[in-house]
Amino acid sequence: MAEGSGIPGGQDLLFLTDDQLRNGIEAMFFAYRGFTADPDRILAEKGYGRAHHRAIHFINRSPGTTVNNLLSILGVTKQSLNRVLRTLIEDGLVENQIGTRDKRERHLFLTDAGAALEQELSTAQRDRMRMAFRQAGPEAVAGFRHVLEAMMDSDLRRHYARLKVSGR
Amino acid sequence: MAEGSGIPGGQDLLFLTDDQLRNGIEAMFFAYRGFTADPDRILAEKGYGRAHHRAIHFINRSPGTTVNNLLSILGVTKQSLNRVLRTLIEDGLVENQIGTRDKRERHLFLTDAGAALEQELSTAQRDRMRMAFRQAGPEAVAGFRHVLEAMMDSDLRRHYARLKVSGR
DNA sequence: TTGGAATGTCAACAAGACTGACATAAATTG
DNA sequence: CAATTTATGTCAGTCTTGTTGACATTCCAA
Repeated sequence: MAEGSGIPGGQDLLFLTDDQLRNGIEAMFFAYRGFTADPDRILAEKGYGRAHHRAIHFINRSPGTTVNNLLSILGVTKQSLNRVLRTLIEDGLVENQIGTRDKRERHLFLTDAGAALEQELSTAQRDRMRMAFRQAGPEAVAGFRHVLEAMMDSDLRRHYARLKVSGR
Repeated sequence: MAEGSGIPGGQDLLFLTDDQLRNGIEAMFFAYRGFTADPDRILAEKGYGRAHHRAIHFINRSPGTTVNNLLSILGVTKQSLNRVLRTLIEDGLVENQIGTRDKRERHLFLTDAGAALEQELSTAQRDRMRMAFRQAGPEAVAGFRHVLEAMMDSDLRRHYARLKVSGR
């Protein structure tokens, strides 16, 4: 009796019970809090919030990206992103270069100070991720990634996949 | 040559490179958006937000829970939670019973209407989780959960573990 | 060349988090 | 019993981050 239930299907579907699914939902909720906790602390000290972190992260990942590209990754309105970018530019963490080919576009880059903050934030976040990965082991990490990818909306999965390739 | 790098250590630690960790970070970011997208749509229609969803979810999970217990699970201030609870009580989704043993405590329950909304929200969220779980398979799901548990802060892990046991 | 699309800015507003101060009632402790 | 602590609720004010709406500029294509 390898099967866990009497329901037909030829394979064990016990991992799809409502209990298991709700358990996964609660795991996501609690884990995301841990995921953001360390950067949040650093950001709060400097008077920034998660929105600033997100902008800094993705500008670092794609230097010279345009505002529009950032908008589609972050999924917020341009007005909301603009407020965040303005403070980062004023504070000298982000640089804003008017496009040469298309002068409507603004290309975004981190300054040295911006790169330093990015480093500080991502180090903190990676440290936690590293601990979790090490504790869980490589097979678990593969499963973790597989489930998360399947959970994304398809347009975001495209962004994710593009970044994944460009990272190596 | 099963090893992926020349770094000594007796095991393959390639899954702990900065690239892999950053990849995990971005996976969390994009997946969490998918995770909340469906409930967010339903909530917006009814004039509620994620804060209401969280309260409803955990009241449903632990009927009769006190305000204080909810506070420590949600990690917000009582003023913030109170605003949400007040609207839910006014709208007849949550009921507030003064404790019999300790009359200072308020025990929280979902009304029938509250339970109906909870059902609608959790069904939507479970549907997505089910699709992701099914696509990834049982081993991946175990890994997913393992990594997420390792990522939680210890106090939240305690809450998570208690709910996990009580769910079965 | 003119109209539409893309981009960015300003202003106003709302949700939901926060702090601080204070009130009330009940339980606990000395 | 008096004093203190605990649990809860409320008022007021602030901050971040999201939203719409209106509008200016720039580019491109019909």
